[in-house]
Amino acid sequence: MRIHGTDVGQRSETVRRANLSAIVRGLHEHGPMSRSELVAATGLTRSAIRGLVGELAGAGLVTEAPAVRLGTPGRPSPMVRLNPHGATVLAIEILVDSIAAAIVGLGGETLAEIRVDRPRGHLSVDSVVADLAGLTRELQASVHDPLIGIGVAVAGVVRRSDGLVSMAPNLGWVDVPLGAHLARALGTTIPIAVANDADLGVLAEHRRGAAVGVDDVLYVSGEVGVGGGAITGGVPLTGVAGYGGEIGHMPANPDGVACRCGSTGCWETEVGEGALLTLAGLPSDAGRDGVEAVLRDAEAGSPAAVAALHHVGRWLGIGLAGLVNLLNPRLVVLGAMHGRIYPFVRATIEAEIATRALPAPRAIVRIVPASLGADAPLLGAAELAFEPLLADPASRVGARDGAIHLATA
Amino acid sequence: MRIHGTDVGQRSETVRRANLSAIVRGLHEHGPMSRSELVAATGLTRSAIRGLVGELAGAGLVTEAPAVRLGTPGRPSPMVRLNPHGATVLAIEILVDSIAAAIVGLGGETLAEIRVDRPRGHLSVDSVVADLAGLTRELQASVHDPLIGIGVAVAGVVRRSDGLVSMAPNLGWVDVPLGAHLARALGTTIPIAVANDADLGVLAEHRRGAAVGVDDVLYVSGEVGVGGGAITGGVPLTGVAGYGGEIGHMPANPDGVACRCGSTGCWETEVGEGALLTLAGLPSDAGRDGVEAVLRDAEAGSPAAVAALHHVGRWLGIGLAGLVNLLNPRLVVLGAMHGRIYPFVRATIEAEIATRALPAPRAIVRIVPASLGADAPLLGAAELAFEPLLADPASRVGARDGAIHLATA
DNA sequence: AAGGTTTGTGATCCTTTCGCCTAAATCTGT
DNA sequence: ACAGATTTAGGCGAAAGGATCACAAACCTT
Repeated sequence: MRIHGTDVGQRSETVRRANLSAIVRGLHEHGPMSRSELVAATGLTRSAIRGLVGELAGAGLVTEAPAVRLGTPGRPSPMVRLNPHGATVLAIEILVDSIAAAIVGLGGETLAEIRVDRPRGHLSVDSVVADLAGLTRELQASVHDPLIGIGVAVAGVVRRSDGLVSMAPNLGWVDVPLGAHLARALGTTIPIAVANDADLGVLAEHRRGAAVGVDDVLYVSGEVGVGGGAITGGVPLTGVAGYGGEIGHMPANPDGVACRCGSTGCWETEVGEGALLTLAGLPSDAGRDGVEAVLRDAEAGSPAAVAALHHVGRWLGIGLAGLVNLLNPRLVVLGAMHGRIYPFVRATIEAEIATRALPAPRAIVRIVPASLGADAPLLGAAELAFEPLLADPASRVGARDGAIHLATA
Repeated sequence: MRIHGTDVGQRSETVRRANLSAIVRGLHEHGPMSRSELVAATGLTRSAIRGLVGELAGAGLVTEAPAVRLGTPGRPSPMVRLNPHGATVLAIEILVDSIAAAIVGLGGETLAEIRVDRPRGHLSVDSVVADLAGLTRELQASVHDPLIGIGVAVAGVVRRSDGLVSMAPNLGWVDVPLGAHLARALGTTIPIAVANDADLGVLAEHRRGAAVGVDDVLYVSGEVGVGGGAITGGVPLTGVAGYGGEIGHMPANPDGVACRCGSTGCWETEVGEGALLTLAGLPSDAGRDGVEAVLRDAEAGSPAAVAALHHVGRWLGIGLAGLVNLLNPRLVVLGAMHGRIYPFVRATIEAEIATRALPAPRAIVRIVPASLGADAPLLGAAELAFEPLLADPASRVGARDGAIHLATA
């Protein structure tokens, strides 16, 4: 029998691990801090902080700037900052119309990034993986820091344990073992974590964007499909296998149209890009430019464009009302297309929520557009890849100079 | 600046706290264990377990039975069990047609319980609170163990921080400070935690019922209204204020009928008790007896009853499909009326889920009826009240003989 | 230049668990 | 029945880690 919980069998070593984690995570999320600020933030003593920071510095994960005079009395405290070159991750994003790769340093600094637009349509897994391997080689030519993990954002339903893409309707993928494919193409044994793009988008907005400091966040991102991610109590809502957050395929309109997923009346069919474009009289694959056209037409007074926006806004409000009732978030972040159209549909959304959400959660929630733009899933992928290090920096401490590189083959 | 996380500023004392918590929580959730089993379960050494268990025994929280011979070689290990009289909680349940109170001992044993049926209808807060105080006095006459907390389950939307019942449509309550009312009526300063009945139902099913060992559970409980609760990653989904889990008021049918909450087409209006009864041709307030009548009629072949069940089953399936896509649970537990009708609507539910849920999460999820019956929220209220002790037994250790009693006034 | 304030440094102490040894209790095989 | 194997309890010293405390250093204010 195994007792089940977060803190089973703690020992003194665990304490050090946890304290190192608190320091590294604090610096990663809040940026550089002085040693005395670390003392205040963690509640540890100066002696303890000194020892822990010293250990991290010895491992190359942090650097200490000599001092900084800031006009207050007392001896100035040296600034501690994470060393972006002490540990890096490779972040990869696979969207319907573009792929991207970046190398991100500890602390969140992007050291190198490449994005390549691709034509929409069903893309073979092999060609995408090959292209990503090419991008990665380019990035690796300019950055030579130790790589500790790889994070992948993909617009599909992903099993976290092994990176199986169960379904990515907009890519035409079914049961693709993406994690294994990438490992082979990159010739590496570095851990690869694959996740849904919206799940990573909310992670990025939570760490670096519009939801910093907010522990209960719902993120809705309308691309070709409609993705969603949630953070509840500060913890990403993944579900048992990582499939969680698929709000685009919640039944919304029983009389609705067929969805790519095989069901009918999914929320995505009412609030997705295709719905907006079709209702506005444009081809459903007009893409981002089409959306911009709809917005211009609406400003110019086009009835079809206004009606299309109203339709999407109304269904957005209906769906959000239910999600607000279910998840009781502090903040709803609208990403991608939904962030773009938000100024145009704000009143419609709010009217529906005022009607359909319960008074109590409704009074708490705020709706804001995303602040990170198209890079959110990419940054989230980096955060995902950093997570093991943040949770246990001790695993790297002592493993000094463990510069791992991808095979150049 | 305060670093934000679960494990900030750990020290040796924290380790002891965590280890005591692991032991008490393990015994509370899994029942009595021998000392050697505790060693295996926690990964701690015998020496450590001896010291920790000894401390708990000294505080009266656990008892050690001399030994137990179990047919295996080796020196037998004494059984460690929680002492139900070492710490107790008062659990209270406020449903639409009944109120109940119980005193539950550490480990989960119910030491005393009273349930009183009440006529349905709008109930004054004062009368309910007065009746509960009476029940509590009765219970306290027979049990005199130290009381460490009070948990309250109420069929409404509850703010966790202070026990404000924002809305309980089926009780006719709006913005009732129930926690404060109860504290006054019981004349106590013991912490009172109030929560939604379905949120506590899933907690109980997770600890003692159909969802033991399952960390991603969705619970749907159809009473007069439709309540819901979820556990994700082992953690109850409360949302930022505790309002989370209100699945009964997710918009389901935009063309639907008016709901008690003020919206229209809420899921509750399609799958609640009222919907089933009305469709079957019975008065909507026929209650549990009415539901039984519908089931009897359906077995006898009544077309109206069969159609009513089919309708509820179909909408149950539609809603569950969306929730499965969103939350990716391992298990869906159907409580109260939904558990009762499950055998009759199982095929209908499964057909809708097969159509509307995404293949990946659908392949994982199982649907089962609840196993605790009507007492689930009451047991959950007890679990809620025990939570502080389970999280930090050290706070009681040393506070020996801190038998706190309610004022008898 | 003197005093106050804050922080770094280092030695020592306290807490908690681990490791090891011996004793005890039980089962198994002869 | 008795010896050996197995498993666990009990107790003592070791190890690890942070807390405490005293002192020195660096800065600001007057």
